[in-house]
Amino acid sequence: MPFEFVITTGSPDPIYKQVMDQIKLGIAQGTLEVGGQLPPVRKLSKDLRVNVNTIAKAYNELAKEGIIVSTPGRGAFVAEPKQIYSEVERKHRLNQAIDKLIRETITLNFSKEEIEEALSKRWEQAHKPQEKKL
Amino acid sequence: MPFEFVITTGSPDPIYKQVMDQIKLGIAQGTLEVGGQLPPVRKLSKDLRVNVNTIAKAYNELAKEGIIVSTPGRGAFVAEPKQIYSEVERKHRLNQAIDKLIRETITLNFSKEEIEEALSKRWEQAHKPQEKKL
Amino acid sequence: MPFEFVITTGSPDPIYKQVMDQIKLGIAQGTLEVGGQLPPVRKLSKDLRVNVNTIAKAYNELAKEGIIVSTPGRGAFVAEPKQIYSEVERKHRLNQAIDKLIRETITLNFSKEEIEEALSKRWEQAHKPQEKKL
Amino acid sequence: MPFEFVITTGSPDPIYKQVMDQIKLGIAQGTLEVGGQLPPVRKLSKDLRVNVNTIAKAYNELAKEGIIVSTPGRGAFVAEPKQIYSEVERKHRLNQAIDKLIRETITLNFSKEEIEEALSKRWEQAHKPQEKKL
DNA sequence: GTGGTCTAGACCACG
DNA sequence: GTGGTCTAGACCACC
Repeated sequence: MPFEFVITTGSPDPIYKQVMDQIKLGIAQGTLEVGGQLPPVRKLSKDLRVNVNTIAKAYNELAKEGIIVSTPGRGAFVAEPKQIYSEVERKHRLNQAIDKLIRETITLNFSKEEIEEALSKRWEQAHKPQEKKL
Repeated sequence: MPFEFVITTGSPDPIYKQVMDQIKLGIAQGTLEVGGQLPPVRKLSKDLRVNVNTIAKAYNELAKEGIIVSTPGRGAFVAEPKQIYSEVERKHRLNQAIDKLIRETITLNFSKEEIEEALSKRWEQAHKPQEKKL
Repeated sequence: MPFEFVITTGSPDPIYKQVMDQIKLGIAQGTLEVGGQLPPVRKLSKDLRVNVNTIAKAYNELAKEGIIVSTPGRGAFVAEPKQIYSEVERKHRLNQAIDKLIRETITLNFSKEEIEEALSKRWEQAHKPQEKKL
Repeated sequence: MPFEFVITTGSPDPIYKQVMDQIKLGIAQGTLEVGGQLPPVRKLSKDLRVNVNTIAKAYNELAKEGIIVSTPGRGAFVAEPKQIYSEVERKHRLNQAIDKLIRETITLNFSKEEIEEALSKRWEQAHKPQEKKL
């Protein structure tokens, strides 16, 4: 099987988004190579025990973000990385995500240094190349 | 009136959450003192031009999280800060939030340094005592 | 009724895209004002005799393109115009659309001048402000 | 071999259409002469590394549009150019295509002049006799 | 009332 | 076989 991940149902963020994020992560880690084919929607749908349309939606969104290119009849493939968002939009999105982090953790009473340290550690781990499974 | 803030229409997250966040922030910044009274739901509802139920929900959730105590007829007050999560749970939640940040921004292709810098900036901005009482 | 348009079923491009394009046009023409509310999905769904999800998809896409902002419980509204795409992406999209035009009309044997003249005429017509119906 | 072209994987439009377009273009450019023979489906299929059925479909559609004539056993040939649409139909189709261009690009906020310039450039590029035989 | 998500199942275009 | 679209109907969160 190409690559693995799990879906947490009943999570705050929707299934299709979880799928998207996992695929993005897979690409960043090199588990999914540029130009490589993604698992067919029907297969992934079965593996994750999720409706086909939900997977299709995830692929669709990823395609619109320019991260994958998917053509009917051929399959979906990891696209060449390119920047589709304007500089301000890109920074806007980063800030949005960061603000969310701050909001979510503000009541946990961590110091800025603690958060930075944790970020650093998790960052390395997320970007550490995995052994290729594809 | 104790403190002010605005609701930004056209925000991705729901109004009641914005209210919650602003109150949490107020507490973190000291604008809202421990033991101090929160504005009555009806008043806040009017000031923010938001449905009463929405404010009520926000207070309700804050009470559930132990951040405020609200007794019918008397009003809502900022609670004594107490740690409701165990040490491991606290760290776990931080890591969860950080991982989400990483997954969501991974395709924006920011360097770790850029993210740290943005985090630092947004952090200061969120925690700096507000003269303009956002 | 807020504003009107028709859906051509059995057309090469899908319904949700037709809806998107018509709304974009409405905004450009001023029929739909910035900050103004779009017809509720269920209503539009009824008016156009199209499934609710199809309309929801259109709204969803428009929201992702930053053209409208839609929040559950409140409705969908025309967003402040802003540029979310990078300069290269913006030009890329224009060129894609133009190439499609050329491809589609190449067998019709029009001269470049004829196309340019027609473009000019239709352009004026598309951007001519309509009387507001909203 | 009469003329060459490439199929770009990762394109929004289907392969068979790309083939059609390239052939139309070849005719418009004079690379393919009226009465001249098109490459046999099997050969083209091999050259482009594309399924035979896909090429067959392209030829089939072109034949339907009266652009080529293909007789089983003898091969396919570039047809005499003839105008199959009435004058009004021809203009109608042009306008349709132009309106679609306008609707699709309206939110990209290009001026009419920018679009005209881009059209001019892409037009030249499409119709300029190809030395590199795209 | 609002929009968002998910499921089920159908059909289509494409290779 | 591949992904894309549409429908029907359900449930949810939010206001």
